[in-house]
Amino acid sequence: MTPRGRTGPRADRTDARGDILSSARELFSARGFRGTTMRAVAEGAGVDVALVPYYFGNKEGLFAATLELPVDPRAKLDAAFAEGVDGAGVRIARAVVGVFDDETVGPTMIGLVRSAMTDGTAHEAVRDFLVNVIVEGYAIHLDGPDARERAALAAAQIIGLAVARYVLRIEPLASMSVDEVVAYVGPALQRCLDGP
Amino acid sequence: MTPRGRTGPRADRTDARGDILSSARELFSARGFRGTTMRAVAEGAGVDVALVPYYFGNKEGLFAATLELPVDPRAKLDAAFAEGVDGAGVRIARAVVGVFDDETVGPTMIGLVRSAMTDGTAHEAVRDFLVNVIVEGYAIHLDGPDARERAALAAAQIIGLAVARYVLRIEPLASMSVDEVVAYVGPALQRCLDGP
DNA sequence: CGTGGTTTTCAACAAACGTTGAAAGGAGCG
DNA sequence: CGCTCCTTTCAACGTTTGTTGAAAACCACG
Repeated sequence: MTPRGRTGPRADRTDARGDILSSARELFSARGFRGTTMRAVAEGAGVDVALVPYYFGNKEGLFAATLELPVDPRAKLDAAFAEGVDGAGVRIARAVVGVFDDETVGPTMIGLVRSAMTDGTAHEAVRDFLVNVIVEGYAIHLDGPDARERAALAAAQIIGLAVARYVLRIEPLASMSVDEVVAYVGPALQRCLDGP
Repeated sequence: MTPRGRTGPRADRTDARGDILSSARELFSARGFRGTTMRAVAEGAGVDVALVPYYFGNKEGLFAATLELPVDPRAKLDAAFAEGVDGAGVRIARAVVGVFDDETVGPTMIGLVRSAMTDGTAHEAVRDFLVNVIVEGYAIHLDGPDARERAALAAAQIIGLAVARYVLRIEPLASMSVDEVVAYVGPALQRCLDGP
């Protein structure tokens, strides 16, 4: 019948699945769930559109595969509190900035934050994650009757930092060095943890 | 030819344009720009789809009309600083929470925050607005060589509060009363403004 | 009563979307 | 070689999207 183009395995690329995942991470991070099309993901990976549902089932499966966290936030949080509450603010700030500034896992984290605002399904998932993991992770290391409230306040401050510096890129916050950001955010965070 | 339904002006609704705008505000706030369809907006307003581009040109025009701020944030900011820097944190916190908790202008503000995360025209517009109006508005009331840095930090804290309480609805922050939120956020904000 | 302007609906458009089925190329094994 | 399995592409599908053009109803003015 009509002649086909070259199908079958190709020698110039060994990991099509990984390439699709990378392209999807980048696009979901930049345009959110609904703003990202499977065709754009495929084009970014240099493959045909049909290969995307072949590997990931459907668009939601691709999104879920993208959102698998490349770091364990709970472990980082416990490590920051391991040396005591004093100075935990600075250590948490450094851990957060380190993760978001990292060029391999950073885009995924930014995409997670961004998609938490726009998408419906990711909305609940990210909220539950933040409430059960982060806020609780803060609260168990704090004392006082309002530990949860102060933990939520600290979480809000982290969220504000992530949104302002990495999503909205508000100056001069976006152009500061890692050390500068830690120097500003760390003490502010510490005061949230300590309370009045 | 084929019989038409009832066209022309209708007696049961006097302000179709305003109804479309309300429906659009609600949907843009809940689902973002790309997640909102003109058909859903029209259905929410009880109008035919074609009436939306008739009044607003296209989808972007509708979005722009939606984003026209119902409050003047610069005036509120100056008012909070009018009685001096001392206690400005609490007054700013009360003003922000008051606006976002208001049932008429609150959804618009939430929609603005949410749409600031999605890429496109709204992204740049909201970022420029935050940088030029809010951060500058903070900075001119502060002293010291790092006034802009501290202002950006305060802005990040406001953003974190808005995202955590109103978009992600993180507990226990989302269920707190206005006074409780002000009592927690106000002092934290004040420490950002004062510096070390 | 006619005439023009504004508002509203219907119907249809081209484009883009996610998804599917079938075909074809390569690798491994008998 | 023949058979089978995995990978990749093509082509098409049924929807949904934003947008447009024409027709119909109401209103105001002559």
